[in-house]
Amino acid sequence: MKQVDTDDITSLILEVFRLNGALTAAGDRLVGDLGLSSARWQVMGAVALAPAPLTVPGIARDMGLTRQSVRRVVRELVSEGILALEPNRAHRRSHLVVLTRRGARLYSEASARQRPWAAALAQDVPARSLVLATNLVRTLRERLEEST
Amino acid sequence: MKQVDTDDITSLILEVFRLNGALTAAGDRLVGDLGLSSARWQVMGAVALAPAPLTVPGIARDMGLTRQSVRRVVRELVSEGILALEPNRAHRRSHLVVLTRRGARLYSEASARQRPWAAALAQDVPARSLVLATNLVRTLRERLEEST
DNA sequence: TAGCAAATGACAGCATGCTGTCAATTCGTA
DNA sequence: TACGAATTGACAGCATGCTGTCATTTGCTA
Repeated sequence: MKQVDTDDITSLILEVFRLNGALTAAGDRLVGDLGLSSARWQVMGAVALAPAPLTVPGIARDMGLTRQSVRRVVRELVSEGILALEPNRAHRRSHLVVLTRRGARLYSEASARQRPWAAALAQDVPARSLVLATNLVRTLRERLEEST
Repeated sequence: MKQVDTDDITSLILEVFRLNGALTAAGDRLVGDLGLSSARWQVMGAVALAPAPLTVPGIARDMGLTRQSVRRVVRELVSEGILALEPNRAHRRSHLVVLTRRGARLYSEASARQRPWAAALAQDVPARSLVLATNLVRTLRERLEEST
């Protein structure tokens, strides 16, 4: 029987809202004792995984956030010695963001915790299902960003 | 070719973060001129679609948020004449939240806008794909909430 | 029925993300 | 090369969601 109140796309939207909240909370719990959070961890991930050092607006573009949101997190992490700013030959004011040695250690530890956590979360879910869902979510997100 | 940096479940997680942001922004744009927002609209939806009137903690449970987050939005909407609080026979302090006539009108207008918007967003996506993705997202969310 | 645990409202404070504004810098193009 | 548009950092303020705390009310159970 079909739902009367919400159609298929609306159901997906509401579930995405709830999963987002649950993921953020779980991430906060997973790395909270390291002095990290979901938001900090994600910024560090963008820095750690980029093929070349990024600027603050570059991180924001990578994450789909505004440069101002990223800016505040980056400044906090810099003030705590987790990230550092390096001169940028391509731009006098916009520095490159890199992990300090301490930041790299913390990110390693977070990654080590994330691997078994993610494996447990996805247990018994076929990889193909994950990929299909990811592609659908990406398609919807791209459509929304186009219409901006 | 497989990604080297992130596995399938991590890719899905990152896309869910981005879709969440894009959906919230799109919702804000869609109903902003009505004096609404994604958050306000969702609370009104929980109230409008509930089979029986809900309390603030009831709305929070329905949405997967804390009662304190919902409480502030509800108080704002009450102060603006969009929601109203009614006596609750089952609990002296915890009132029932209902839409005012004005709130119902606004919710109608928001729904009228949402229908074509949602249809366009899901255009050419098979209903079956939406349902499969929704079920997967729900499964992941439930696993995360269990482990709390 | 008495008492204790859970639920609830209220208040306070914090984290995360957004917008708007302004000056400095960079970049494309005429 | 010079000018105008786009990018960027900085500052300010707001919306949304969270946690912690405390008193009140409910509800379960011994």
